[in-house]
Amino acid sequence: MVPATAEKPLRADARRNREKVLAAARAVFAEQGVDAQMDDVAKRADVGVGTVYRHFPTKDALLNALSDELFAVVAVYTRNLLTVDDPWEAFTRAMWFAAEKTSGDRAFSEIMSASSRMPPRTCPGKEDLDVTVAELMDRCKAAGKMRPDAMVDDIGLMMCGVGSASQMEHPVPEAWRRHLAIMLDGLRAEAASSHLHG
Amino acid sequence: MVPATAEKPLRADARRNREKVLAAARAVFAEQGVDAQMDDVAKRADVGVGTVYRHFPTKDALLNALSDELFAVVAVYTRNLLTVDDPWEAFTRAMWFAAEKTSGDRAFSEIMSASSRMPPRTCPGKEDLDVTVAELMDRCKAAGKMRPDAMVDDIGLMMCGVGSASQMEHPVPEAWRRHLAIMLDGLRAEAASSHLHG
Amino acid sequence: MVPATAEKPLRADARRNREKVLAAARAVFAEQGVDAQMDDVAKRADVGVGTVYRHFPTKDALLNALSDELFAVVAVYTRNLLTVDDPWEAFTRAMWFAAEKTSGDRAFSEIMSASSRMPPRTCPGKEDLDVTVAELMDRCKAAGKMRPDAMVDDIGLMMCGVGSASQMEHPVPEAWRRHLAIMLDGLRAEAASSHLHG
Amino acid sequence: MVPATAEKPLRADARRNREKVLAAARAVFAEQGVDAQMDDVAKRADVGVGTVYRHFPTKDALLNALSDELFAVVAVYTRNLLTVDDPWEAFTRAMWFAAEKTSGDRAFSEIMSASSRMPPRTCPGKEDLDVTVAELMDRCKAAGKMRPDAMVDDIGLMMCGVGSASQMEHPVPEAWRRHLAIMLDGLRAEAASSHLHG
DNA sequence: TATGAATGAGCATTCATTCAT
DNA sequence: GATGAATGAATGCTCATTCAT
Repeated sequence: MVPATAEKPLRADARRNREKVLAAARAVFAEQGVDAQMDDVAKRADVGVGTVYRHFPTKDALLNALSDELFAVVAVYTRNLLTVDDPWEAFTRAMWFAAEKTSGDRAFSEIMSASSRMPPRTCPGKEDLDVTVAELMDRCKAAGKMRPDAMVDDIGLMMCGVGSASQMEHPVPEAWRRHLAIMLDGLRAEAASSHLHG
Repeated sequence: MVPATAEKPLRADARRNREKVLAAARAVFAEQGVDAQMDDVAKRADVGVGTVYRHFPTKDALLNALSDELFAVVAVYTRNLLTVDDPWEAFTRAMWFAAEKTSGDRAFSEIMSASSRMPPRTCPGKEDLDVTVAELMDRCKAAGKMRPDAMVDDIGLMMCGVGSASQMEHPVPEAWRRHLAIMLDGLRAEAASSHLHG
Repeated sequence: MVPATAEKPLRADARRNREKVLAAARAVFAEQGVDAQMDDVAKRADVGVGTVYRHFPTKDALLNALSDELFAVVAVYTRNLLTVDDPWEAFTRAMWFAAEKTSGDRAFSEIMSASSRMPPRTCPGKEDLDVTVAELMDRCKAAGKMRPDAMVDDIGLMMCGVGSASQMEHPVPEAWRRHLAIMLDGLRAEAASSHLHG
Repeated sequence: MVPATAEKPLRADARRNREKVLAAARAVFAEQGVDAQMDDVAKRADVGVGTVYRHFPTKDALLNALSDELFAVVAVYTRNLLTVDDPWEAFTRAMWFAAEKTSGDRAFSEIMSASSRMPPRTCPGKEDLDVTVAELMDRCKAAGKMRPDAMVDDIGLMMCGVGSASQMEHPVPEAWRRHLAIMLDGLRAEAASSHLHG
């Protein structure tokens, strides 16, 4: 009996192809941004374009799968941080992990920035991540480590910003680390010089 | 006495059209990003495409003119802030002004993010701005208001990040203000929890 | 009393402009062929495009004026050759003159080749030239110097061919001279190895 | 045994389409010259433009393919003439064949005339043809049938001239035959009235 | 009348998506 | 299912011609 998931299980080779396509897409879109071509994804995956389209009906679907996957990975990692005692350490480790995954991925921040122009899309990883991050933030606030006016949604902004900025030229390599460090310092309870807008 | 610039003055109507094109381009690219079409710019400016191309030989040239202009505006505003006594106030007012101009401009952060993939382009406004911002930062540091490890280039990152993030959905309107406020707090001398990377 | 030509006499400066435009067009089209741009003609003539269009309502009209002029020059030169005693010498001198004018003029043979696709156009110079050349050829034939089956129209072909071929690469500079020499030899009475087709 | 060419063999339908495109391009460019549009080629071939571009990446590439093909056809035909005993007959049959292929092809002579303005392009057919024609010419000269000062390159000039001139109006249909006949007569040993220039 | 800015149809080329093999 | 050839709407840019200054 097959597992009762909605999706029918793929044949072994089909699943393999799906993974090859995803991996290729990850690489290609990370390098070239959302304007990369489907043909290039196919070439990188060493399959025909038709195969790409068999697994992902449109380019948007593929892009979405990619960001879903990224959210899922970060969500899992972050969920595990719930076991870390020090709330601030747990929170920052989540941020560094997310930023590490995001920086250098040209497509990801492009997609995030475009989110306000897209029909809103549910993505389990994102939802899960938001819940977990909210929990981590609450713990930080409770411990007096984080400014109480910070919101989960602010984190999305920050990560989007880091991703986008990581594409810029900067004399220091991996300068996104500086960017993130500054923002994390700005989130500390002691840092709050006034109440956040809105 | 008029400044002896190299460019010959445009005919009155030509200058008017040039302004119309610039304004239209500003609006169209801000709304739709760099992928907006030249035809749309022309339509918005209520001129033929040919007119757009007469003033700006390529789409890139138009985009460059737009960002040059933005830099110039910010540079002028910022330069005037050198007369403000309180260095931190001067610096933050510059940042709020820049972010105000940048947020909501889809194309601008797209261009900035792409800067590492473009042939580097001199832009007087940017250079001037960098000099002025460096000066403002030095004053802040000298007054013990800003973390000493902050660099001018970090500001570019931050502004790019704000611009890009300002496109995201957020329950609070103009949430970029929250984003910026957090970053400015992170730049304060007291905020520095460790030395910045690199 | 003004001469009773159809055209109203141009004001002195207008005539001067017309000449400037013609000279510029001659140079530009000779160099770049019929695809050269009207703007380039205007720039070379140091007038605005509008002025070019005032004198020649369309690009085709300008091109036609150019070829008319060429025909006229050649026609005049050729007509003067009617006084030369030796018919073959008269004929060949006409050919060399025409080829000299034609070779190196990219546009001219392009126009000639296109003649079958254009509405036929009367051109006094061409008609005059044809008459004179026919006369020169008849004399040659009467003197037994030219093959009797040669026709005036063949000469047009030959000149067009020379002009076109003169644009090709060839190890010998001005190789069109070789081309023409061969053709002239082929026109001699002794050369005819069989009767020409048609 | 199939020849081991570098290109992987095309799928049957792709090859068929490639041929359709080439045939259509041949017709369209022959009729309308190099300024004919890619869309018209596609329409004539009854395929989408994309298909034309799949097989030929640019218009120039298509044009080149066309002239390469023409050279190849003529080269093969000419090479076979090496077995003909009478050298003059062999040579003239080659010329008539080449002119037959060339005349009426508007694009071909346009391309040839433009050759001095193009980056020189190797074309196996052309090189092969030149070698064979040189051989045929040498035999003619050795047999005292051709003027010794004729060069292979002169033949290119002549063919270009024939092609170009064949587009002109002329009372006799296929008047290029007259043009060619005259030139061939001019190449005969007996015709040489003086040494060719250069 | 001269100027050159404005116009916009026209054209080469690209790329997401479809579909015959 | 996989393949990659075919499709054609979309897009940046050109240039003959017009017309406001």
